[in-house]
Amino acid sequence: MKGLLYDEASIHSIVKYAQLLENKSIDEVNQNQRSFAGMNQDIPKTFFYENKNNKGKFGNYLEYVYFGKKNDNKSQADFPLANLELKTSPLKTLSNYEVRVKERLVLNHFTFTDIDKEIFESSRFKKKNENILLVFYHHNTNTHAGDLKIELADLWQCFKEDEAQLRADWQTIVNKVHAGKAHEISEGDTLYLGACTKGADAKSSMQVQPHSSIMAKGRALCFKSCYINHIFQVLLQRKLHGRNLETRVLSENEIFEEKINSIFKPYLKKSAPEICEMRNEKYNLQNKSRYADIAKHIVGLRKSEDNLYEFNASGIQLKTVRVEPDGTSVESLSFKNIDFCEIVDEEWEESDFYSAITSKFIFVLFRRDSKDMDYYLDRVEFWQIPEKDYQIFKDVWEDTKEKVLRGDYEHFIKMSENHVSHIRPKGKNSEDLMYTPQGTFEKKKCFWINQEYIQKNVLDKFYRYYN
DNA sequence: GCATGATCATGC
DNA sequence: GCATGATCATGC
Repeated sequence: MKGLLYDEASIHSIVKYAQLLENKSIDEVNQNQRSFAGMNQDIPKTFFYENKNNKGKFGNYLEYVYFGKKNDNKSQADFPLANLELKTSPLKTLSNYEVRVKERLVLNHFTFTDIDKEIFESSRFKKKNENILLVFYHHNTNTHAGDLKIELADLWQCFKEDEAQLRADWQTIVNKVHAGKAHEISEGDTLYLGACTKGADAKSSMQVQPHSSIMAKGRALCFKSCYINHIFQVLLQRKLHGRNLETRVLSENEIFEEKINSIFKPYLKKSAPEICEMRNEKYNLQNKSRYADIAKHIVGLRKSEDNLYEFNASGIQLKTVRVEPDGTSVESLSFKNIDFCEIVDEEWEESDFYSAITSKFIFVLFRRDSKDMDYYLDRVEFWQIPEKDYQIFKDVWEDTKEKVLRGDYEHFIKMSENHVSHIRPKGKNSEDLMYTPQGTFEKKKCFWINQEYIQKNVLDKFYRYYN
């Protein structure tokens, strides 16, 4: 057998070989290789039968045809001699031509019994994912795997970049198992690393857990969609600009929550106008997002939220709420506008709204003690939506998608229809329109979380203990 | 009084 | 010009 076209024991060599694929397809590059030494020539027919449901199609083809590997058991690294793991990640292009990672990156499955006994430093997760060769390709269900265009191939050493947060996330997941709460694990518990459910049928994937008799959904560790998308953006920036364009909030070993709390500390109990005076910023009563702007500026989000590493990597949602003297709030919580053309092609778990509700929230609570006083910065609280409520958000999203597909823009779910989420306009004015798949224009709208839901799940915890 | 629809400043 | 993160206004 002739030698491979790369050195199996060298990360550098394997990555270089993978990078020949950039801006090309696998078949294009293979045709141009003068020698095809050591590669698998006898490509199994299954690679050529297009199967829309075969998510691993591209990955298998890449491994077998381009790297010349058998698709054998997955317990060891894909390139064991180099301790390198190969992962493929599909991209999608949004209607504004922005390229984004399509979905979360699933890493290893785990059982609660096994992970219960692990410690982070020697965990399977840590060992297996130290060096990941990421191959980002443009997803297209109707195209043969060998013809899909590769955008970027590069090495991601997640523990060199983000060890502290990944350790904290891993520990959060494992702590729930220790506490006999594996059935309460939620993707929103963590920032970068997530524990996602796997298997189309939740019932068949139910598992035992070591510290409780309650069965829990089987889980796999994953890079949450915001994190894998962020990795793609960072690698792309480094390739195009040779450096990072984002600023990190955290220095080594700092914990996100603690850091955020300490950033806000000097402003606690100060009124909004006082904070603006302290910071030498203007306080404009006409500005409807004046409290949000204060919070944004304090954490350093000056531009359009794209300048801070940890915020992009986690998709964390910074939200301000005004709390009245009786501990209630008035308004619901809005999210990004719905792109009507986008939503009809999306799956729930790949949507912006899913990403938002499975990310953590930082609630910056401004309170006033009487109706004629200014609001002051009272508390900063981290929170996430419990997984038991995901279903209703999904129902609202699916209902909206279905109505957009039908061209019905008049009967989206209203606040009175459930206790959790609704659709409402959000534009400059009623003439502010958005293009639709039907080729018409409709008023801009977005998903909202009901005031009542925020009241019960967030505010009542801090302001209405006795109710 | 509350649900729903309308609208505002800001920062790119 | 447009997206964002909200708050305001009104009508039942």
